[in-house]
Amino acid sequence: MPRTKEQFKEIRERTKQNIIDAALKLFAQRGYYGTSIADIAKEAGVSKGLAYNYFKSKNELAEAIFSQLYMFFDQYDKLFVEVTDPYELLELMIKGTFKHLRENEEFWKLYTSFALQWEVSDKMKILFEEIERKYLKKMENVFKKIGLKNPKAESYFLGAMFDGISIDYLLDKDKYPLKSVERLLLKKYSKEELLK
Amino acid sequence: MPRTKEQFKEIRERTKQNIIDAALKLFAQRGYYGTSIADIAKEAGVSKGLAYNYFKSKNELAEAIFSQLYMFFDQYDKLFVEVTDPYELLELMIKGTFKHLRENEEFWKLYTSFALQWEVSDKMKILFEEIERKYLKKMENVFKKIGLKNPKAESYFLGAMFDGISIDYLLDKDKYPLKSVERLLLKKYSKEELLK
Amino acid sequence: MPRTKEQFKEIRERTKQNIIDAALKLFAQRGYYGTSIADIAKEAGVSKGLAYNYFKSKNELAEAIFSQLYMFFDQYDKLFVEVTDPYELLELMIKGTFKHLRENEEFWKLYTSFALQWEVSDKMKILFEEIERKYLKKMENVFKKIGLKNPKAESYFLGAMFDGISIDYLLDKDKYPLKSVERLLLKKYSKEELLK
Amino acid sequence: MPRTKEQFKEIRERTKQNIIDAALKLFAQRGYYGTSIADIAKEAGVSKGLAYNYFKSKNELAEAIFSQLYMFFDQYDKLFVEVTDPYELLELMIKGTFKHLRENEEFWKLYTSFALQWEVSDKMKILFEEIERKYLKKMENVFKKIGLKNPKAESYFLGAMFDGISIDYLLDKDKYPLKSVERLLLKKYSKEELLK
DNA sequence: GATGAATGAGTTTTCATTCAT
DNA sequence: TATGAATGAAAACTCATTCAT
Repeated sequence: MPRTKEQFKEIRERTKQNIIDAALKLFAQRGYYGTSIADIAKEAGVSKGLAYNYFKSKNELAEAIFSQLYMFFDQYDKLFVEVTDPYELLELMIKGTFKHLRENEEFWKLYTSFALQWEVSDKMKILFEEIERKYLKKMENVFKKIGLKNPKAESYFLGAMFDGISIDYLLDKDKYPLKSVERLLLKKYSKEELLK
Repeated sequence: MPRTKEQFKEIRERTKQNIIDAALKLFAQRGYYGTSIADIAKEAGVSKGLAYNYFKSKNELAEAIFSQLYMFFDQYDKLFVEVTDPYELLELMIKGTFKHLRENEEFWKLYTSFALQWEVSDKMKILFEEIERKYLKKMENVFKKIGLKNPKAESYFLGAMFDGISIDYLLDKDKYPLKSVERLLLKKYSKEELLK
Repeated sequence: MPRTKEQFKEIRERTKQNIIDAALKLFAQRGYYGTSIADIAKEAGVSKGLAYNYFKSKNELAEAIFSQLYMFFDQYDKLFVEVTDPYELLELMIKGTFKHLRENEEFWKLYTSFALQWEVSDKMKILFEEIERKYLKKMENVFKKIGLKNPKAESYFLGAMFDGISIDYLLDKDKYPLKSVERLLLKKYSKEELLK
Repeated sequence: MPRTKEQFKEIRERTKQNIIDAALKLFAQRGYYGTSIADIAKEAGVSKGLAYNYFKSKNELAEAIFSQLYMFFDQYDKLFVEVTDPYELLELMIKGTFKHLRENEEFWKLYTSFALQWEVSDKMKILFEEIERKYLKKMENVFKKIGLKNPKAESYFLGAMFDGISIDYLLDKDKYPLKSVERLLLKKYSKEELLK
């Protein structure tokens, strides 16, 4: 009995995701340039040829991964829609970011590494800037609502905070006092503190 | 008649620095992997062979550059050695960092890119961690003097701040409101604010 | 439809042997250092890249060849097992060695050249010593059986004989009186002579 | 006071020998291809440029060394010119060869290695063959005098003996029973044995 | 769709040799 | 004469990508 179209499609999807997962893992571990297509294919349990069947080039594979990383941020959008209290929103964002950072180290390692390796792909750079811009804008609105003096600078400020903490943490996970930094951040962005 | 030892030494030093400068520029522009020794040699106006006369490998060249970057921090250190007032010290550090960031974009771009490309060299990773540790310690002492509740977390916090701002700025220099972020940071770490 | 595992294996083996043969020929002709991977690839009718697909380095290729040469000696083992009469054994060994020398000049040229170029590979040196040791031991036993005074020295003696003759012959094949040297050797190691 | 011509000449000779000695040592240790001109110059305590002042190329330097090795055989020759008794001559030659082998390992190592690395220089090959021929001739005469059946084959035989023993000894000096092999050889070529 | 052999352009690296001083 | 910086050509090696099956 031949497989139905659906089945074929599903197999394709699974294999593709397989390759992406393998690539994500290895890129995060050894960096983009330190990982060969052969490595990825082996890790994914497919042939090199098949990998090229799904992705036109190594670069395109990286972009596909980045797009997936990119999609992660969509969940934040919901937050911004559903939560109206700016203080609560801030708290949720901070907690959410730290939680995700802790639970998806590989994701973040790759994300920051891609963001910094601007020479890999212009497309990524653009996506990255888009994310930044979008969230900076939203946070700016939050700070405006709260009534801070310089909401734009404040948003860049909090963004830098997140980026800096992620990077520092990922560079030396064992020694980083992530918990107490999180607590401090929550305190600094708590209602009481902000209203002082 | 051969040149004197001094003359040879001078030639060596000039040429070496020449190559380092070329490499720094190109690495910052195109990344470590995106830059070949041939590119560097051409930029420096020397032959490929000569580059290898000075650096045993591409990797060692990168490490030499990183060591120079590293040395900057040592000198930076000394600037503040006589300042005892913690508030003043904080102000100087913040201003100094922003000033340097603005004036040495290439330097910072490379520094962060190396720091993130941990697969290039273990040696760099170690140096990088050393720098971080030193600065964190110094900042922790400042915050202790000031009497903040959690000086350690505060130091990691400010460190992340610096790292995050640098990165975000370097990723999109034209749009980044560096000046107003600097002002905000100075305000947040001013005596009045800290004593609240 | 992809080839079967068997097909791939066969292709691999054929190509590998192809490369080994080309390398053996060129190494014997021009020496290890006088032969480049490009030369070998061209001789084998494959690309440089493919050579590296089969052998991690030029050195490893040389070792693979040496291992194959090394296997040649296994045939002698049979001789030692099957032939019990020591005089007959000696005769067979001498005849066998001369025959092989005549018929596989390339093999021996390479073998001796590798044995002497100890700087190429420690692994080869070890293999070479292993061969020597093994046969010296076996010959020692033969001479013991015959009842010679100093079987150990006699075995080193005959070994040196073989090595010396091979080398001298290979250095100047046209002029070397290989046939009459063989006859003389056979006579010296004949029953009558040994029993005198 | 300027140096006299004689002095200059002497300095030149000394420096040249210096370089030759350094090269001989390193070639013997690491092989011809494993030794760079830079290595040799450093070992000799001169500059690379100066080495080229004395030898037009690396190859020519090797040939100069080989010529010196070659000259040794000439002098060796003269030692026996007055000995007319063939049995005594044989004994002296054997003893002399073993003595020299023991006392000048480096010399022999290089000599055999050069002899085998025929790709380095045709000139060396010619010299080498000349040496061989001469010795073979001399030994042939000795065996003729003694009245052996096949003096030519006997001479090639003893020549192979010497070559084989040297090589085997040099490949594994520590384990080689050089002394007892020498004794055996002396016995085999003693008057009593030869007259049997 | 699937495989992995094969390619080739590009990269790092080496080193004998030259040359300005 | 003497130096060692500088060259350049050739070598080893890598790997993304293609292709026959």
